[in-house]
Amino acid sequence: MDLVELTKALANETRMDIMRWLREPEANFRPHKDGKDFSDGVCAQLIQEKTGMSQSTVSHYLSVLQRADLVIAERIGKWTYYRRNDGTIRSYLSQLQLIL
Amino acid sequence: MDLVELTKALANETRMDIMRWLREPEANFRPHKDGKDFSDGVCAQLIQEKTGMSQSTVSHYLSVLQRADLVIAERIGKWTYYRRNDGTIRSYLSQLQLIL
DNA sequence: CAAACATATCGATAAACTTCGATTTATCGA
DNA sequence: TCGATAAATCGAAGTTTATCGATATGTTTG
Repeated sequence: MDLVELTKALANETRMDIMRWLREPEANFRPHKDGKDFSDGVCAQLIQEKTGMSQSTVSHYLSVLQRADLVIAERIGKWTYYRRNDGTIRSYLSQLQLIL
Repeated sequence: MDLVELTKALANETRMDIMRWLREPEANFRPHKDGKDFSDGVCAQLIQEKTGMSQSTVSHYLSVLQRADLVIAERIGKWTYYRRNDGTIRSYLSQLQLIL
């Protein structure tokens, strides 16, 4: 994914928020209902709840971030957990520094 | 201008190109017709010529970058010269690093 | 002042994005 | 297997962005 596409994925208040929140799940989300920790990420429901937007919108936003490879999605049982993809993020930031 | 607005200003292939080109005007643009150097920036015409897009589109893009404070525009005679605004760019990059 | 030139603005159309509710798909538990 | 739950996909509306050609504004020069 190229620089501009990644930038487009981040060019939205809610998606930027999600990326920020995922830096520190413990600080930004309530615990999972089943008590599971955040080692695999944060489930879509918690993220949706925090945004206050509709389930379908947030699911769509998460898919945008995932297509951009900015987050990694992992389905476990009926939940899908999302976490940051630090590799992509680092390479995005360094590419951006090269041209900006 | 906040992080997301700046990101939107950059979320376009041509505008990103312009920001990149302006890093090194000597390497990316032919000389000004009147022989003027690039110390005040690059005139709109040279930028338009390089993009290959219409005059109105490029003028509009430059105004987007200017509104975002990513470039500084200076009118001298009938020409408008554009150059990068390093202050905004640096602060944008460091904000982005804080949240990404 | 008029013509020529550089840039900005206007008006329009097409494409993309935002956002929702409804539906579908997948999985779990009784 | 059926009902509940989580997430994804679909279809649609309203908004924003991309892009152009035409026109307007400002500046220089004959």
